[in-house]
Amino acid sequence: MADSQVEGAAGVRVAADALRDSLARGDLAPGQRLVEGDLAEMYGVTRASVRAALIDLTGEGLVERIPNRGARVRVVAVEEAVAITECRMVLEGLCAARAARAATDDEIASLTALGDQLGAAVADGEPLKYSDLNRELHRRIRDIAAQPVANQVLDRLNAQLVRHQFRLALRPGRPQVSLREHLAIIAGIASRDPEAAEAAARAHVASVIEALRQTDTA
Amino acid sequence: MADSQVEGAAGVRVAADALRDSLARGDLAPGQRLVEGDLAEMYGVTRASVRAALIDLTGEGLVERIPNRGARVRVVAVEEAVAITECRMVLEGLCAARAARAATDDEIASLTALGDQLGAAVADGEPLKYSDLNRELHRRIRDIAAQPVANQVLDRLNAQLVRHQFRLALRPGRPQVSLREHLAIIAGIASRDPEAAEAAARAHVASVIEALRQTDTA
DNA sequence: CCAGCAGAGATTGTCGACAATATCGCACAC
DNA sequence: GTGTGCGATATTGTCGACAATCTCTGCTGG
Repeated sequence: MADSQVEGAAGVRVAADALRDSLARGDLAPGQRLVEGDLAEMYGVTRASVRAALIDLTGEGLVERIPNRGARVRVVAVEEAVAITECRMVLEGLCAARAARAATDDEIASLTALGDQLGAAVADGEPLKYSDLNRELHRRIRDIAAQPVANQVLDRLNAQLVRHQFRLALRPGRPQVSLREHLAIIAGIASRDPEAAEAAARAHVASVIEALRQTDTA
Repeated sequence: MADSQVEGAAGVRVAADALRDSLARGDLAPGQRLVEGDLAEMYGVTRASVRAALIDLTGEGLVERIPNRGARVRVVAVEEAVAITECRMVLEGLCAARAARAATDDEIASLTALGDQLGAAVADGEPLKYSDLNRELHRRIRDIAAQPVANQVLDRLNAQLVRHQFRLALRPGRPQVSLREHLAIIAGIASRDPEAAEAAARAHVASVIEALRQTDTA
């Protein structure tokens, strides 16, 4: 979505990318005020550029803008994170089903290999590597599904969850549960069974919702 | 999403609302160029306001903006309309399932009454009234589902489909098919059967996809 | 006759300054 | 001591002008 190759300054792009990065990395605390003037000086662009970038990010649901009162980092309550993940559930289900229909032999082989790597990462107790492979798997499935609209919506939704995903990643025992679910999704796609793939994907995200709810009290 | 109560001028709001209206009513042809200066003069606001509004609408997927080359009304090909509707399918399914869980007796009675009205509209051959009731039904279900994220995403997706929905509404024989599907959704919710409601909602939107594909050649 | 190039016009991107609005602290009245 | 109104400050919204970029037209050369 965000074009990458930039040669000229393109103030608004600089500001938007910098902000997006800061948000994705969690450098900015949720609820923190985003003062146009400060950001402009910080990133070396004009206020107009920062302004445009903020409007842009507001559209992506990353920042909240109140008229005449400025912008702040949008804070997503656990409750809303659950709602977002519910939507992810059905959309990832859609992608899994489509992937089961569209996958080539090569792609299935690649997914299966990825599943093996996932298993190895869990066995070796490498949660960080597992997390990376996890993302890779989801991305791969969505690529195979070739559903640009669903992909775009999922990107938007995921971007709003960075903070919660972070908290989720370090829950002990989670990888073991997650692994089984992931393998089920891969199996569904590999056997070209759209309904099984969709059901597995939904079951997986449903378990994420359950875990999310538990972080509420934890 | 768009705040409604406005008293002052608030240039950007004026511009954004005016543009949104024009797009929703189909006054602007798809692909038409949107020149900032012209729009500014047309709506009596400054170019900066128009600019902000255009960035806003770009985020909503209504306008396409190419750096240094300006904005134009986004044209959604039938192919993309199908992709959008696929996403609608699973999201409306989610809402229907949630509605089946959450509906109160009063809400079910209200839905049933709406179903009767729909049947009457078809029997009387009033496609316009049917279309209105149709929208009302979908809105009502989403209200009951109380899933703000899904609602927001659906609003965005629907806004991108105005042109295609228009073409779809006047297909002869469509109301008869559509009515049965709608009644099935209502029945699923009324019997508080989430799976039936979801299946019915998905079947309904799936038939919309089918109809959409046929307009491609028609 | 067609390809390539240069210039003019149009349009977007950027900038700095000004106006409008909200927030906060303080004095004052009760 | 508490609540209310006023003024100072900070921040956003708006404006007009300038710079950068793109598009289109017409000309030149092969």
